[in-house]
Order: sequence, then structure tokens, then C-alpha cells
Amino acid sequence: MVNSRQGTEEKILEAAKKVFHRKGFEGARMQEIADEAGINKALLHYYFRSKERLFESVFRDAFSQLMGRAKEIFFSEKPLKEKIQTFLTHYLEVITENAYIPWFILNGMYERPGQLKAIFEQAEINPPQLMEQLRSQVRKEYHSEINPFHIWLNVLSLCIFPVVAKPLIREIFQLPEEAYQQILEQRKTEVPRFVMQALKAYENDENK
Amino acid sequence: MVNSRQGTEEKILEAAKKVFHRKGFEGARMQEIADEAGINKALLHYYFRSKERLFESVFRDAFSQLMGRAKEIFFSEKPLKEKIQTFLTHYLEVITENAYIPWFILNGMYERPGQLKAIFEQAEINPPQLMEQLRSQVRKEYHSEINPFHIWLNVLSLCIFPVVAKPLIREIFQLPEEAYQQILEQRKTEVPRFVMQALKAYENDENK
DNA sequence: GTCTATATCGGGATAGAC
DNA sequence: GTCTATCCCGATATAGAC
Repeated sequence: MVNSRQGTEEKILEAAKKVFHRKGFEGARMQEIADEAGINKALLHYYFRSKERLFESVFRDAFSQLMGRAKEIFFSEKPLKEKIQTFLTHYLEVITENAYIPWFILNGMYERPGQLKAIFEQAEINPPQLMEQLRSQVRKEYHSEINPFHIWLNVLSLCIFPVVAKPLIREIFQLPEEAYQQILEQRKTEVPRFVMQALKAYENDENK
Repeated sequence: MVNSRQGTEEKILEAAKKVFHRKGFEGARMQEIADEAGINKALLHYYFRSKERLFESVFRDAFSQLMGRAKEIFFSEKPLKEKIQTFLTHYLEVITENAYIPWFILNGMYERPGQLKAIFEQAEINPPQLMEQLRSQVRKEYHSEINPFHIWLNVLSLCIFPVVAKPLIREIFQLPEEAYQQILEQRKTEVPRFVMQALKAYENDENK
């Protein structure tokens, strides 16, 4: 019973994760996943029936891993600044440790937008509520009608882009892997500093 | 002579651009490119010999389009703040108008890192000089040893990420195309404001 | 549940006629 | 220079034995 249902399914998912994360849907090969899992192609289909379904499982995992605590932090009852601080601390950490996930998610949206729609619905994100949360908090604390969407989009950009664009930036600046890793480390303190300073632009805002 | 060398090659490149930009290398189909150009597959190979070579041409175009004025602005003899202002104005414009290019470039780096190395070499970027330019300017103007790399990485993140992540963000917040386009418009003024305020963190920096 | 062998198809590339 | 027809490989998926 060692290699029975439980164990094998796990092994496959683990292998699929590795391959899909690195190569995306189009680039991934079922053969490679099978090899990685130490089994053969036929067995992949026995467990997941198609490449699509296997991909979907992997995507769902990745997405919830990235979304998990974010929602929680986001809806917590804290002042905006503190919330952003917490978010940055948490996210810069998570994303640096799992550098492949952001690109995997992003790329999935380009490769298979149709297939992935379902996953977002099941994630119960509730966009209107999300938007209202954004708006009301800025209105209360900053007495500003500035679209608060930008603040969060900026925060996300600063966290995610440097990780996603790593291959490009490394190539342009000819940076070895370790040098770039070090830069990502530094960002854990640099980005909060940058953002906190930038937020002052809204404090002094008199566009009521 | 209407459909001779000149005209056809142009048509192919135009078609290839459309398809590769949307689907990347793996996702693109030679058949689709041929259809788009109004010719057949055989002719594609007659002009470009392989999918790889065709892709390379398209990539080279896209990259120089994105890199073109950037280098120039970057090496201009202006104070850092002004330089960043100019850069932002220029880039937020270019990138909003050519929303597909950043993802195409990025994705290319993931799909075909080996093949694209050559292109970066020919682009004559001169990384060490680039780095030194960064460092010396910050040293002079801010009397700071803060790694100036972060400033520019932040600027790039704020410009590019919102464009690249458009499909994801739209899905999460359930935003229609026009709404998102409007947000990108707003960013042309929001991002400079955000960055200029953030830069003050370095002015007051006494980490000499 | 797991394997080997095979069906089936799609896509890049080439041959050869015009 | 452009077309039709075809080759050929690689990849997903399935049949069927164990």
C-alpha cells in the first residue's frame, strides 16, 4: 500500500508543480512530469485524465498560496499605514522565498484565461466589497477622494515586479544569481521605506 | 513586383508580431501567422527558415522599441529627479500605448533565455557603465551610499507591472477593459507624484 | 494501480511543381 | 517568389496486459 492512491497522487502533484512553475502550461511536457515523479505518462492520465486538469490543480494551489494571508491582512481592522506595513513584511518574504509563483500565475492568465476563470470565482474574492474597503478606508483616514486603487497597485508592483522580471533584469545588468538574491533581500527594508515616504503625498493632500 | 520580396517580408513580420506578442513563442503557430499575413506556411520558411529566426526578428524589434529612448534619457546630463520625471513621462506613455510588449519581452526571457542572449549582447548595453552611472549620480546628489539600483527598479516596477499584470488584476477586481484603461491613464500623473514624494526619503538620508 | 505499446493528431519543416 | 502536398517528429491520450 505504499505506492497506493495517497502517495502517488502527492508525488504527481509535487512533480507537476515543479515543471509547470518553471515552464508554464505550453512549455511543460507530460513526459517530464512523469519522469520527475518517477512514474510513466499513462499513470498521469489515470490520476488526472488530462493536462488541463493537472494544470488546474497546480494553479489552484499556487493561487491560494499567494492569496492566502493577503485577504486576511487586507480586511483586518487596522489603519492603512499599519496594514501596508504588515502586508509588505509578509509579502516581500513570501514572494522572495517562492520566486517562481508570481510568474506562474501571471503567465497562466495569458496562456489560459478561459480555463482559469472558474478558479477565481471559487476563490470568493468579492471584488465590489474589495473596492469599497479600499475606498472607505482612504476616505476616512485621508479625507481624500484619490483613487486608493493606485496605492495598492503600487505596493503590489514594488513587491512582485522585481521577482517576475528577474531573468530580464539579471540579463540587462549582467548580475549573477547571488547578487540579485542579495538585492531582493535588501528590498525587504528598502521597499517599506520607499512606500512609507511616498504615502506622505496623500497625507498632505487637500483634494477633499 | 507588388508582392515581391519587400512587401511580403513586411507583411510577414507584421503578422508575426501580432501573433507572437499575444501568444509568445510556444503558444504561437506558424499556421496562424501565415493566415494573418494572408499567405501559406511554406512561404514563411522561405523568408525566415525557422520559427526561431522569425521570433528573433520580432523580439529584436520589440526590445529596441522598449529600450530605445530609455538609454538616452538615462545617460543624459540631468539631475536625478529631473531624469526620473522625464523617464516616467516617456515610459508611462510608451508602455500604455504598447501594452503587449512588456509581457512579450518578459515571457521571451522565460521561454528562450539561451536564444535571446545574443540580442542583449548586440544591444550594447554595457552593464558596468550603467551601474557606475547609477552609483555616481546618487553619490554626488544625495551624498548617500544607498544602493541606487532600488530607485530605478522601483520606477520600472511602477511603470511596467500594472501593464503586465493587467489580465490578473482585471480578473481579481472584475474590471472591464475600459475601467482598467482609465486607471492606466490616471497613473500617468499618479506615479510621478508617488515617486517624487518617495524620493524625499533619500534627501533626508544621513547614512553617508 | 501500474506498466508497455500504440493510436491519433498537430505542428514545423521540406520537396517539387508552377 | 509562391503554391500544394507531404514528411516526420513529438506530444497527448488510450488500450489492454499484468
